[in-house]
Amino acid sequence: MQRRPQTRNTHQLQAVYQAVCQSSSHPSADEVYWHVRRNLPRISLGTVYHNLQRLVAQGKISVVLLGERTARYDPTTTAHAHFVCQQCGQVEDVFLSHTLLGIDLNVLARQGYRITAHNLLISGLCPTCGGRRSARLQ
Amino acid sequence: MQRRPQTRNTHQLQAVYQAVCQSSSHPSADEVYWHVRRNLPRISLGTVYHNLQRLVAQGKISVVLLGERTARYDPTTTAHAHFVCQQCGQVEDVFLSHTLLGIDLNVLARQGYRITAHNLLISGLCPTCGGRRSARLQ
DNA sequence: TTGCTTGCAAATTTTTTGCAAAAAC
DNA sequence: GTTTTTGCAAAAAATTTGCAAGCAA
Repeated sequence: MQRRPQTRNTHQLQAVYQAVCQSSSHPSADEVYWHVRRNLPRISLGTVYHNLQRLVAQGKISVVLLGERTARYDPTTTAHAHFVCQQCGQVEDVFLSHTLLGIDLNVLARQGYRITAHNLLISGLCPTCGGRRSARLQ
Repeated sequence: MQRRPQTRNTHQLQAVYQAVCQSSSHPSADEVYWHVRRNLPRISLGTVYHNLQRLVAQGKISVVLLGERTARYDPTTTAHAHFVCQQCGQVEDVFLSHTLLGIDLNVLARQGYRITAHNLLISGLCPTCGGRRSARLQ
């Protein structure tokens, strides 16, 4: 019942992985594609998608959905939340104390649910875009 | 600076709203479309999308993204989390004590962020699909 | 050599857009 | 009567799939 790794260490796979790791902006598949093309000009977008899926399946990267239609990829696989600024669109990792959230998730577990993952998306204005000052913006 | 409501109360708008409210499964636009078609056979999918956007803009329904490519619509607009069963795909509303989460969000606010919304998505196995029993499933 | 992986292109899926006709107010 | 809304179809955006050729092991 053991999963075959079935992963060949191709140049394309390495390049896709490094592109996600080097980016600090939670890149989309297309952004990874254009980044990788600088070193591997013949890589195709389909290959990028394939390798991103492979890396997600291996647990090396994670995929996050931030309220857009496009999936974004994240080299950080430990549990954390994401903040998206509604003005500049920037995405930031947020590390909250998950003990607090864990208390609530335990309530679900006691009801018979098995929790395997959770994603928290926070929207608002970052400090640069006027978060503090325009607190009454609505 | 006041926003014109500019909303005409058409049959299509009412039908779309009722379809979302009557469904307990967080329907996608396409599911709303097929439901509404039973009463309004000539409605188009584009009209369904238009009216869903209108209802979201009015705050009558909310849109949730649950890790799929398709957006889902929710008649519950108060803050709550969503549980998605990885096996049967069922979506359930989860009402956690947001005071706990609020404590952590206050940390962000103190750093200059302005929080306007947050979405929490929880994945796992529901009790029916073996949540409690297969706790060691991986 | 074996068969996973690539590149290319076409197909799919989901959502948006343009526009004339219909409906609401 | 005027302006929004509809229905239809085409376009756009994002991702998946099929397949012959290439490459890793």
